Amino acid sequence: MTKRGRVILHVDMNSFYASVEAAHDPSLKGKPLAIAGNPQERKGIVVTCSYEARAFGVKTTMPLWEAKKCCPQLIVMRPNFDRYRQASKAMFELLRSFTPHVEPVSIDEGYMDLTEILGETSPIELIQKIQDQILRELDLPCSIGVAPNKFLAKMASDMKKPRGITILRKRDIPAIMWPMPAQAMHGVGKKTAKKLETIGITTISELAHGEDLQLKALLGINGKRLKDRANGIDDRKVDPDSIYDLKSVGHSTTLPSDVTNQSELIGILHKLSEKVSLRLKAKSMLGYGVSVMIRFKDRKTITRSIMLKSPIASIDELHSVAKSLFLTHWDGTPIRLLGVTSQELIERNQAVKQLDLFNYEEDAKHEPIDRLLEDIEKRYGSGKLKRGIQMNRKSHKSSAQTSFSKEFLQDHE
DNA sequence: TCTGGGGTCCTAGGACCC
DNA sequence: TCTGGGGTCCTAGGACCC
Repeated sequence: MTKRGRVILHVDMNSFYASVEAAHDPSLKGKPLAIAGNPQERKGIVVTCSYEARAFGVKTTMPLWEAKKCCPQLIVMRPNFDRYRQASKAMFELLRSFTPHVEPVSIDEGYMDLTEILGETSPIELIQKIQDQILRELDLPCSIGVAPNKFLAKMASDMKKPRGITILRKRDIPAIMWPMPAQAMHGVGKKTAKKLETIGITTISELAHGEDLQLKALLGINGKRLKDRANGIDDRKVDPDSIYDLKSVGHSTTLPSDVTNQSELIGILHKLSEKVSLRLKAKSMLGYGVSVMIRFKDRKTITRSIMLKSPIASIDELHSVAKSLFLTHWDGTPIRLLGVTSQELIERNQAVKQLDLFNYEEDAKHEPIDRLLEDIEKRYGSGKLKRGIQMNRKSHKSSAQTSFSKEFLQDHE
């Protein structure tokens, strides 16, 4: 008897934010609903919309004014992220009641590996049960893809929306997946599709039969990977622990209008640093890397980052580094968006162990914050940077006595 | 009347070391 | 009397996804 391959599910919630709102307020059901930011704050784009709204041509990332042009009766709501996180948690708990082999990939989708719990039985009844239970208990619709690996399961869940169940077997690939445009593949976006076109590849079939060397020259190692996927090859495991190795934590904000005032910008960096710090601390993590994102008036965006000798997580440290990076690279022109990200993360207890390996005496001589500012100084040399660093030192010291936000405002007038 | 915010992974070039 | 080659670290940016 031949052993059956894996049975992998991709569970994809349908228009998740909109569905959560409709579950919370059933009077919204059946109506064209969009979740969007505030246009007054230049955040007026559609984040998610109901299928009723999609029928009018409303799409994700569409500016709100355009969405209303498509659908004048569109109901618009601001996002309630806490509500979505709560619904997401309930959804994954429900999935885990079937098997521990559940890997969340985002707030509204995840993979399951049913191979073990199924044995030789057919998956369809169980899958139907999962879908029904999510709908009955949480009042939320989802589409489920079933396949021998993650990639095919993901492709399958996309094929019937909303509320579909799609089984994609290896032998179905030529008839079902190959005729699709290359860009329909998860992992092939606009740019890659355009590149593929230059070597005459427009369908998944053509990608599946592409020339190895040509694909490598065009896309690097991604070329081989995409060709494998097009042939239905994907060995990635379903990893329930993947959510625990977080790589970065960041916050960014588009400003209601462009800002040129330095103290105001530094105040915004402080707020962002505070959010990042709170989340790092909630996860008991520290970061070696800090990066600042700056989007200018013309939407040109740059990032500037630095690696520190010791990891940090406090507001003051994050803010100091972010401020130094910012002041070093900002040319004084109007700014549309600012972001602060902590990366190269490490767990707090691990960080303590690492510190023990270094010379303790030497470390104790310096305040951590002074040391990391020295890092920046060394990296960029003196010159125009010097001013930023000295301002940092000053604001750091004074922040010990009075409120930090008042201090930097004074320091940077 | 334009175009959010949260991430991951990959590439490329320079510095530096052996 | 002319400049190897591999490896690693760091930084910046791009592509993609939800």
